[in-house]
Amino acid sequence: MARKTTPEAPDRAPGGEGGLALGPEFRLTKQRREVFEVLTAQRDHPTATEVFVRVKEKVPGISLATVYNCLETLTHSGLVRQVNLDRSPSRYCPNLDEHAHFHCEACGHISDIAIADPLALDAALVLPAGSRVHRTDIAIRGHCPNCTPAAQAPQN
Amino acid sequence: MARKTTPEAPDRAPGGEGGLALGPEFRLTKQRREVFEVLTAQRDHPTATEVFVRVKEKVPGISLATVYNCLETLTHSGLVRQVNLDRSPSRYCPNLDEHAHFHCEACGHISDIAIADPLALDAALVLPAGSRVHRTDIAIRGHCPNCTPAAQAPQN
DNA sequence: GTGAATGCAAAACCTTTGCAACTGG
DNA sequence: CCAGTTGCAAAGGTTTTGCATTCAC
Repeated sequence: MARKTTPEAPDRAPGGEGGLALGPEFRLTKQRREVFEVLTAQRDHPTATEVFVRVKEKVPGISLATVYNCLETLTHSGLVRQVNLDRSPSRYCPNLDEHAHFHCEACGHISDIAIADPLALDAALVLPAGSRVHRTDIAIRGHCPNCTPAAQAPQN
Repeated sequence: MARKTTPEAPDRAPGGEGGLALGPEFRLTKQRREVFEVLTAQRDHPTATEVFVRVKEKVPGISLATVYNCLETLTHSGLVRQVNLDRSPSRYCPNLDEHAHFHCEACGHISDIAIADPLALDAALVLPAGSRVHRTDIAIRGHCPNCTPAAQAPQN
């Protein structure tokens, strides 16, 4: 996950419905607004194609290329995180808090995992002396509680 | 990284040069041996194409598709780990120990990061109760010591 | 008004697949 | 011997790009 909320990221939506605060260098188009709206309305880590399908209901003329463009803009603006799990299609996540992702191998569901102790996390790694960390991505694969037979589940 | 060395993974090369212990279900072909040899000779996380180029010096007739096949076989045999960083081409790593990867944004170099304390790492995450973890992938982006000006480097 | 963003189609890119020929055990 | 593997070429799926049109500011 992002080591911290990126400093360049504008604050979140101070304004009304769907309030999207892109940087001043970015135009607020209907397409960008709807792409962002889709991501925040249902925080289920959709792929670009899934976003495309959902946005088309509001903006029928939108093209997939534009969805990719919007997602890239939002990512670079720091409003959205691109989530890459292995080589599957990228997914997008409006949760800017430092967090990991849990990918259930059984049902495919992807959920956010909070980082309880970021310092402990760094401490658990043997980073080369003198290196600087910009971002840490953590992806966990396994079975989510719904897909884990109770008998097998560890008691945690 | 892999939570642990996969149980199915055969032991590493007990025999002489290039000793490759695939499962009994896999044939030991010249191509597979050389692909594995390339990975262990220079543990620099090459892409499939880079492996292809290196193996071609020993096996001129090899095709890229075969390199992909071999890498998949080796990965499934548990002898090699596929490393995916963002959406860049997959890289391959013969280090089966539990470890993370550091990707330098300046020089592009990818290095292995040891996990000092796997338990502390799990403890730092808020995993859903009743879930089972099969694998944890950790990728760190930043500047490696060589690419970090001394003035900026934290004193760790 | 004007430069940036869109939409479309085509390309690029990494990876997988189908199939005939070959080969390791 | 013969199923598994190779090599080739072609397809696949995701993402990017070129360019004319449209639009936000």
